[in-house]
Amino acid sequence: MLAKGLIPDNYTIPYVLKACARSQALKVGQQIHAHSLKTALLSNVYVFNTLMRLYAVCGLIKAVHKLFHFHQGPQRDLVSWTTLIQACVKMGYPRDAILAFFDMCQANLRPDGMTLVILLSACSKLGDLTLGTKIHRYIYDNNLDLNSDIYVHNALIDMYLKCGSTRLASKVFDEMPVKNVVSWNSMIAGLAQQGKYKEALDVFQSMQCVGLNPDDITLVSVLTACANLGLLQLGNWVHAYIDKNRIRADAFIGNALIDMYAKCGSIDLAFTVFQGMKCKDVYSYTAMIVGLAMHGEAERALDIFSDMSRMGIEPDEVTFVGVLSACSHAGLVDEGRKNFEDMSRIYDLKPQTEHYGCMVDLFGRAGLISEAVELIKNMPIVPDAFVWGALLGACKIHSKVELGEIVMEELVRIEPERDGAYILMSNIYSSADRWKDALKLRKTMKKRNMKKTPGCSSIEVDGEIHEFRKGDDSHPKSVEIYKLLKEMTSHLKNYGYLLGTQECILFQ
DNA sequence: TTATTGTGCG
Repeated sequence: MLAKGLIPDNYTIPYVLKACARSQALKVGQQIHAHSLKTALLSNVYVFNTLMRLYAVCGLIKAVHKLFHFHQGPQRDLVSWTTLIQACVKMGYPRDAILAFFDMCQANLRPDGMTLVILLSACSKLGDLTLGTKIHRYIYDNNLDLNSDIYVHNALIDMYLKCGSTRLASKVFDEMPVKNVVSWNSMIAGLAQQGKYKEALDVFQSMQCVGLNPDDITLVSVLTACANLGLLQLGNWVHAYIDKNRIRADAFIGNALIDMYAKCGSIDLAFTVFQGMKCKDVYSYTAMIVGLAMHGEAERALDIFSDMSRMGIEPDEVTFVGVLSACSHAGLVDEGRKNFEDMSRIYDLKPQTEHYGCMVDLFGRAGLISEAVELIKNMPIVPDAFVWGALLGACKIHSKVELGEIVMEELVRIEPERDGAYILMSNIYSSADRWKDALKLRKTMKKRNMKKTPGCSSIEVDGEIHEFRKGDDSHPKSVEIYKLLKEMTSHLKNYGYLLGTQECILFQ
């Protein structure tokens, strides 16, 4: 059209810009922008909005702001504002999105369903329950049109769960007149992200009871729940379901499968999925590295890490948690030290407390206590409970009573309500034969009304989850189970296995 | 012309 010397008009341009946004053809958009400056095109609000949208999808947040605030454009309408707010959220500036919304109200415009959905997603990202609740009230007071109802309700469910209120999310969910797959997904994903895996699976079961089929997004969350509960059978079922029903098996599904198999003990199946994936991303590599590290296969984990850089995939902070914990468990001190240094030197990633925790753990296990202490002293960020906890663990292994006492005080100061530091310290006293001190500490705990969190484990047999706690006799077969445990213990003792203070939990 | 849900962490 341009080659024929024809000038596109107000009606043509938005379509072209929309196509540009779909294919991220920024160059064409910029040409149109330049052309519009010479003509009066940008005074058309459609042209203005679609151009803003193009910049937004191309990630040019500054260009969006510039166009919106400084261009002598048309009267900006609700869509212009909504596009601006959406751009802020998508680029990771939810606070700016909320501020833009206040500006919009100042300009006497009222939000519609779409604006509210985007605002609620900004609240989700901020974890701001107060603001989210205010928006909910606004929706309630203004009786929004029913067409956007399901979207708004779904966004409310997501907001409440991400802001930590399962109760309010469930209330919205239960009272919704019509639910779609996104409503169910929002519930299941939100619960799983809160670590409420069992509840997430209960919702998944209800979803199937009402006859709604799960999609790929549902199954990613279900796999996360399986991974963290160790439900290999359900995980296997999901994998078969994906194959049988031709569920879109993208990177999300592949990554969730790797994690599920690894956490459920099938590291070989995790590796098979990993190898079969055409498009591996940073999540795929990280899940595989973390999985191998958990299984004590540090060398293989480090091999995968090398493959990763060979394939040109940039590791991130989480990848390094996996790499460093692999080194730590395998006692690869030099390898760990090197990777810790490479993190900032090569990859420009600032070590976080997690990484310092791994390094303290690495030095501590290897008996390099003074190096661990030096590292903490020179930390540019404030050490948290994980870092101190790793050092206290090292004190336990190497019977460092005096240092342990100092570290325990730090831990109690940071998290006074938790019992872990007391328990670990009392075990340090016990293993140093200082029973009186151990007893004194237990008494302090009692005085402060702290109870020891009972040791807990669970297994899945024929799809049913069996939970066990220390001293628990609620299981129908508990008499037989304890009898078997006793037999196993005596067999182990015959092989020279001695129970440490930490390991008695199940057998007391 | 604008919208909601998903993967890896000691």
